[in-house]
Amino acid sequence: MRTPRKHSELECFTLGLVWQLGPCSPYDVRRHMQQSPSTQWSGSAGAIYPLMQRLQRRGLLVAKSERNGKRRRKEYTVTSKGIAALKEWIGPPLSPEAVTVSYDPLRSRARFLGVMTPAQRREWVEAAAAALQEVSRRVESWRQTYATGDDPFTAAVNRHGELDVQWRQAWLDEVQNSLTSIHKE
Amino acid sequence: MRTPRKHSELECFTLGLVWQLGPCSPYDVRRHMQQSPSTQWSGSAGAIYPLMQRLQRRGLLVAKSERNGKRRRKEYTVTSKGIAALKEWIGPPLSPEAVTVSYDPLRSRARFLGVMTPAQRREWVEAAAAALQEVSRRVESWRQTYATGDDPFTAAVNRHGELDVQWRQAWLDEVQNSLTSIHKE
DNA sequence: CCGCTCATGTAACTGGTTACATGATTTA
DNA sequence: TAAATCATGTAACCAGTTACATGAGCGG
Repeated sequence: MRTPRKHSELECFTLGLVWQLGPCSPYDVRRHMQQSPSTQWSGSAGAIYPLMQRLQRRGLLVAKSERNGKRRRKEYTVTSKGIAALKEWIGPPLSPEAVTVSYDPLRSRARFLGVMTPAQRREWVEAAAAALQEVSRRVESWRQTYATGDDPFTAAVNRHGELDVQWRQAWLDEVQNSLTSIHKE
Repeated sequence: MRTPRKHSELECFTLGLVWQLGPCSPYDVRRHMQQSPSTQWSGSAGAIYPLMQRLQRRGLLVAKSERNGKRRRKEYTVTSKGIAALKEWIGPPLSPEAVTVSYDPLRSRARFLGVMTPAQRREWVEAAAAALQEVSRRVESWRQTYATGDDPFTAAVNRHGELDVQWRQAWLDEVQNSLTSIHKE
């Protein structure tokens, strides 16, 4: 008896995107990922094209090649088996890798600020604050292109992005304060 | 002229850990990662042992094999070149992959809640809230084992974990409210 | 006509995962 | 003494990255 196949985070996320966008091409998926304010999904061709072929082989997607004039276009659609896989990924139950603190590259770096000189630490915090400003702008422009109102869950994701930036800014402020409190070195 | 070698996130994080823990073995690094409340770094043997050998070949770590009785122990130490690499990774300038919203597997899943029935959505939100409770407990026990006071940056990381869970709980509450507002389906 | 974007892919590489192997030491 | 943990690794696999190739359509 075959144990049910496991799919990667990227695979399941892609599955979800195809479901959400409706029939779409790997190119559409890639563009969507690249425009997102998250660097998590690079959307590189070498990742997405083979991935969607894999999902097709597993019966989670079906492809239909069209041809407007001489331009070919391959559209994938989620099958009912694909829907089931998507639901299983979302949970409940939540898979262990979903039960975690979120991954923040700024936190990873802040952990080792002790290796820097006090001046460098202050510079780093400033740079990090600027980076969050930049992210904030990206989230905002993303929110505008994908005008909420579509569905409440897209709105929830946008809201998550907003809150995420705000919270991390507040955290950075705390870090900055803890720096000045030891500023006599 | 060789362009300066790039290192992966895991490589740099490991470098930082070795710097922070002082001379230590791959086993120590693995244990540290596995006990962390984050699932980001699995700390699998097949990842860490070759990785630290790589860092040694690149001159960022030096190894010293000891032998207490019959038990062998290999200890790595960060070189000055390793310190430089660590500082470069931390920044500034922050590398592009650090300038991003944080990665939250709950957000990734919430995006596609539209595929579920209203009842399933409510179950999911409950499960997610429970998951965050679980994470909160893990963060707390982590905080206790790595008693802050060591350095302010460890404290900052612990604080980040605390805030992270709180913020996401607040976000989940919002999601839940947006569900009930459409509960007539 | 040149360059840009659209669009689909492949090839080579490599970092990380899972699983296994080995042996010493501690604990029930 | 059997099982669990400490401790070090290797081998096979595979997903994702970078870089390249190809060709259609479009704007200046």
